[in-house]
Parts: sequence; structure tokens; C-alpha cells
Amino acid sequence: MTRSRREKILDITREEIKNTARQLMAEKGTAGLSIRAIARKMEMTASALYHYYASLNDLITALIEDAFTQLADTVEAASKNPALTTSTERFTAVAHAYREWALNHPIDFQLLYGNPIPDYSQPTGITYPPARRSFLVTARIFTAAIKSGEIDLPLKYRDLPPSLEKSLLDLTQVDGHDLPLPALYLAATAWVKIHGHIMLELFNLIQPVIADVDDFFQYEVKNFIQNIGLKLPERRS
Amino acid sequence: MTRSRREKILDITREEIKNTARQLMAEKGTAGLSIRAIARKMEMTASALYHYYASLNDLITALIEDAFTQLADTVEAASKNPALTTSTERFTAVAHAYREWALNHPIDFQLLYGNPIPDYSQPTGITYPPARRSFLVTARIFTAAIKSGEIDLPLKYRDLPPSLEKSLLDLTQVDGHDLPLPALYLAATAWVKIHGHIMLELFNLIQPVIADVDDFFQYEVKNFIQNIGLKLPERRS
DNA sequence: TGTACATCAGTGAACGCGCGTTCACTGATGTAC
DNA sequence: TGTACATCAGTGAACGCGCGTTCACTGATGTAC
Repeated sequence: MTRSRREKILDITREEIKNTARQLMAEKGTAGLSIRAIARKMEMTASALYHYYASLNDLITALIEDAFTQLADTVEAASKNPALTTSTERFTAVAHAYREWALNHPIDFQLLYGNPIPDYSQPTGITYPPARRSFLVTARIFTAAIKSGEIDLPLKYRDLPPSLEKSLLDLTQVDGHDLPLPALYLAATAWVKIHGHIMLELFNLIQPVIADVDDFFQYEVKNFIQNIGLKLPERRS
Repeated sequence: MTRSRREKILDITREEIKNTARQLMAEKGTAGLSIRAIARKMEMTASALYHYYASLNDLITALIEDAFTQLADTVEAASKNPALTTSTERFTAVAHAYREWALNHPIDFQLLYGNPIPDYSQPTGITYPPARRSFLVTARIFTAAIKSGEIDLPLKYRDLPPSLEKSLLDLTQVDGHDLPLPALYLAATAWVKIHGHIMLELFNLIQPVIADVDDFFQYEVKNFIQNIGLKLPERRS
């Protein structure tokens, strides 16, 4: 109980402000975010908000931090689901969890990965660690798959261009994790595939071509698994 | 010579306005686009611009149309390069042409595919036909590859989910083109892969993971070709 | 339990800014005879 | 080639709007004795 009653109310109001901000963005997009609009919606004066956040910039930073943490938590939880036994299942679950979070929180996702917000300047270092968490989850799944022999790749990923190898090696050194290079490569290519698909879907670019995006995504994940040589759950090759 | 001198000057000024707009967006992003800012940069009054475009909305529409046409022209030209003989070469050329255009015109690309612009409402039907042109280019390459036997897929793409089949069939009916279903599926999945990659690259999301994006893209295209069963140019399998 | 004071949450006016758009206008350019 | 008129390109002031942020302030809530 180090937090006083007042401090708790402060936090509650901060949450209320963030939620109002999220609502506003859902209605009018990222550009609808403004101190004055939030205040109007909360039936307060704009100046009152300065008791809770020092500036619009700080508010946006808080929203971004929240979103990153939520996304990483969701993905991490999916990968740790004890009902999953094989790496294929685990990867599939993570891919779908990632996409589902994005579809359920389109605004937060845009906040993280969409166009930069006008006049917003991000404090350095805020976003990197949580952004890496999702990536590491995938990398660990592939690492496990390699160790358990669910995937055989020594042959296939010998021809990685040297520049790719170097980048991936740098990655392990920065984070201090001991992950094999092929697992890192697979995580990278999987991330680009999944993330790219989701961004297109959120911007409504896939729908005019393929109406049933759910089925498409599922099919693509299955194909990806097959292409990288992971064993499929149904018919083991 | 149906155009009078005055009409030509009108067009020239319109081009000048669009170029100034593009410059501005390059400097300050999509949000920096404003009639007043353009006027300032051209050393004119804001009201003068209304002789050339009826509103900001119209100006933006013109910019979008230009960009779509340019992109489609570029991609189409790449696919028709007579120096290319195999479908693999042709697809590789198209993929790289698409990416290069995006990297050389990042703002136009964002205009087409990035976050929607605040307060901009797009006239319906303007953007669909040119957007489809790029897609069709790829679909035709795969169609040729199937006909020539460079790719063997009857086995692999038999298990397309029914909803996908339906969407793809609808596509052929809308455009009136006679393209085989597997070619359309391949074009769709290729487009998602390439386009997704490019969007991530433009938003600087790949670079923190893999520094040499050129090599990465090239490697991914090569892997894609291999995965879909197209013959690679070097070592024919 | 009651009082005196400090802290706090929130107000309302104001500053200075940039925006899209309209409108009455002026001076230059082009056209017709 | 010269004159009379219509068309045009561009001006400058104005309207009404929303924005982030600051500041002096008030009334309520909490704290210490």
C-alpha cells in the first residue's frame, strides 16, 4: 500500500484518458487524436488533461507502450498454451494469435506499425524491447523444432547470403540469446510473411482480391509450414 | 493542336503544383500536404491554386491516379523486357521492379497503400482498375509458366479451400480475363509476399532485424520461386 | 473530533498557430474585327 | 497594325474552424496537530 488513494485515482483517470483516446482513434483514425477532442469526450477542459499527461506526445507514448506490451503478452501466452504439443501447432497458434490481436485492436496495431503520426516524436528505446519479444517467441519455437528434429534444414539454409548471416548473428549478440541461425532466419521470414499479410488486411487491400481472408490466412500459414519443412500435424510426411 | 497555349500552360502549372506537393510530402510526410503549404512553396497565394484544382481533395486524387499509373507502367514494362526468356526471369524482374519503384517513390507508395489521409474521401472507381493492372501482370506470367510446363502444380494446389477458389473465380469474371485458377492463386500469394515485404521495409521495420534488405529481398524472391515449384535459372532441378 | 493549512483537480480565458475555402478585385494576356 | 473587349491568372482580406499549451484562479479533498 505505498500508493495513496489519490495516486490510485490518478492512475484510474489516466486509464480513462487512454481509453477515450483509443475510442476516438477507432472512430476518426489516428489523426483524430487530440487533447481537445479527448477532453470534449470526457466532458472536461483540455487544460485539465495536463494534470495527467505532460503533453500529447507523452500520451501517445503511453498508448504505444501499452499496445506493444499487450501484443507481446498475447503472443507469448499463445506459445505457452500447454495444450500444444508439436512445434507446428505452437507456430500456428502464435501466427493466429498475432493476427487476431491485430484484427481485434486495429487502431493499436496501426499505432505501432502504421504511418508515423504527424508531429509525434518517439522517445528512443521505448519501443525496441517489446517489439523484439514477439520475434523471439517465434525464434524459440523454431529453435525447439530444430532440436527435436521436427524440422530438417541443414541442407536448405546453407546458402544464406553472408549479409543475412551477419545480421542474424548481430541479433543474437544484442539480445544475448543463444539461438541457432536457421531458427532466426525462419523467424524473420515468418514474421515478414505474417506481419505483411496482416498490414495488407488491415488496410483492406486483400479483401478486393480474396474475400475470405480467414481461410486465406490459414491456408498461407499451412503452406508456409510445409515450405520450410516442418511436419504438418495431419499427414506426417 | 486542339489545346490552346493557355490550356497547355494550365497543364504545366498543374504539374508544377503536383510536383511541389510531392516534394512537400517527401519532407514532412503525408500530413504536410496542404493547399497553403504548396502555395507558400510556390510563392503564390493559396487562393490562386483554386484555379487549377477545385479542392485539396481533387489534388490528392490527381496525385493518387498519377502514382497508380506510374507503378503499373513500370511493372508492365519490366514484364515485357525482351531480354527475359523464362518465366522465372520475368517474375524476378517484376518483383524487383515493383520494389524499386516503391523505394524510389516512397511517398507515392504510401499515398496508395499507407494509412488513409485524414479528411480525404476517395471518389469511387478511380483506383481499382490501375490497382489491378499490377496484379494481372503477375497472373499472366504464371499462366505462361503453366502453359509452357515451367511449373508443375496440378498436384500441389488441388487443396485450395473452396472459399479461395470462389474468390479467384470471381476475379476472372469481373475482369473478363481467361486465367487459370492456380495462376491467380500464385499471383495473389506472390503479391501478398512482395507487397507485405515492401510495406515493412518502407516503414523501417525490417532494417532493425536484417540490415541488408536488398539481399534479404532477393533471397526471399528466390526462395518463393523455389517453393512454388518454378524452375530456378541457374541449376534446373 | 475539530480546526488550520497544504495539496490537489479542474476551470476558463487567452495566445498564436495553420488550415480550406470564398469573394470581390485588378492587371495582364489573348481574341475579333 | 490598331483598337475594344472578353477572358484569365493571381491577389489579399476575411470567415470560421480546431489545435497544443500556459496561466492565474477556485473550490474540494486530504493531512497534521
